[in-house]
Amino acid sequence: MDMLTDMRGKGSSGEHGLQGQQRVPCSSSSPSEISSSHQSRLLQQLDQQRRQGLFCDCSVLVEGRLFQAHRNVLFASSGYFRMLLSSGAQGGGAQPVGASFEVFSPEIFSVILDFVYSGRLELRSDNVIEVMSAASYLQMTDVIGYCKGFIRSSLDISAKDEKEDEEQQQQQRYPAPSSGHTGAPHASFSCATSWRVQNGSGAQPDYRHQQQQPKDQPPPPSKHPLPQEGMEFRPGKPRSSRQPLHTSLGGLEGDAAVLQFSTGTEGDHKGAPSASSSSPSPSAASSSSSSKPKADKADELYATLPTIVGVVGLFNQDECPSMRFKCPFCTHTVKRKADLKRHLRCHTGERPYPCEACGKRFTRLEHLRSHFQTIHQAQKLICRKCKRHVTELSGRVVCEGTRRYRLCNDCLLETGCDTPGSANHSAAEPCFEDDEGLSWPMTDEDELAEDSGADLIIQEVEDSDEEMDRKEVKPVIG
DNA sequence: CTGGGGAAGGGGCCC
DNA sequence: GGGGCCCCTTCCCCA
Repeated sequence: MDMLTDMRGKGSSGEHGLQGQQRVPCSSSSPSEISSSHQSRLLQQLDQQRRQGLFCDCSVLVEGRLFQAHRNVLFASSGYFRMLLSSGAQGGGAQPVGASFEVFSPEIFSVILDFVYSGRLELRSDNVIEVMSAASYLQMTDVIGYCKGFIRSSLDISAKDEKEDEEQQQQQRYPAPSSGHTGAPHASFSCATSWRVQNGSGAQPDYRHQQQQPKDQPPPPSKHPLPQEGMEFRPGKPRSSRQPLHTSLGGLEGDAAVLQFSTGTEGDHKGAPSASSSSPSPSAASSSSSSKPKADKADELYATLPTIVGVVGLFNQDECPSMRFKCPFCTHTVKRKADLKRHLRCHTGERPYPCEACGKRFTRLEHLRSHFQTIHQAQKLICRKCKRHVTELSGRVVCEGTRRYRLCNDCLLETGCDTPGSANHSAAEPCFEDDEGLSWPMTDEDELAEDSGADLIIQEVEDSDEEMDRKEVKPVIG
């Protein structure tokens, strides 16, 4: 219903074809009920008109399949169409307009169009990724939010199932007293279950609270820790320059290029944008699409993504169109698939590189290496206290927990730590000598790294939910 | 409360 | 495509 509100707010000309509809004063119902039922009826009317092809003034071509729709409705529900139709409206906009997509399949667009006209989103495990990708492309934040909620719920329930399995196994081994909490059965659904997300008040889950974004604004460009709970949420600054510039239109005035995208299933134009402008065609690069519902690993996600292609359409003659890979979860685009894979980790929360010394985990090997060298190896030849440059002779490495840093001899004397390794940890703490003859306090974490001494051991581990729970993570900051 | 510095995280790009 | 380097931004801690 926001859409209708939006349409009113935009002062749209509103050729809805609702002939005979009149405002009828009704004293028996509350204003909100009237409004709700009116909006519902209006939406039904529009949907009916769309299905009958009545008053449709916009054609959308998706991989050869034609969809009829109303310009006003598309304008009100999609940032993409808003941008597209705004530019068209300036030139008059009386004649029918059209848009062509090959970024997503007709089936996916049909799901989205049904949502636009009915408020019901048919999400399934086998289409959620593609729907989200398409919604991201079309800048429909509501749909993205629903998809995220769907994925999150899938993972929550999977995690709960796993946890329950574990608990059951533990109970079999260590039967709990019957007085304890029995654990209320939770609603569970299979990943193959089809979801219907009601856009509005209803019994279905509403995930809009997870994606509260002002209308008419693109989704935040970064850091949506999608599927996993407990990841830190760091909204990035909006970067309008990273918004994909979509162009595509027939019947629209202007010099915009027509871009076509492929889902990768059709080899003819696989990933290669065909532009009506004289822009060169970048080499095709795309992966095949086969959606999987559980996308908690960057690799998995990456492998299951629909072809993430996009072309940043450039109208500036000085610049050449460049092939970009678009993240399905945000507006970020990258030049290389490998970079996209790396980027996806910031959405999945996957941290495959744990530090052997402190257990902290990192998304990238280089970050782990940098962390280890800085924190645990005290590689910086700088006195931490006075910031002066120190050498092996003029300074010593001291340790504080698993942290190590250097102090110059003067600062060592000031702090009363004239022997390396004795600073800031009590004599009662067990220590061990490393290869450099430095004493380390022995902790559980250090025991893990004892075999390796101070050497960095790169260990790629499974980033399971269990481990995510074990490690210290910061709560999601909505 | 504020500013500075260190650590972490992410992007671009080269090898 | 992976590894790595560089750069920049953000976060966090501390004085």
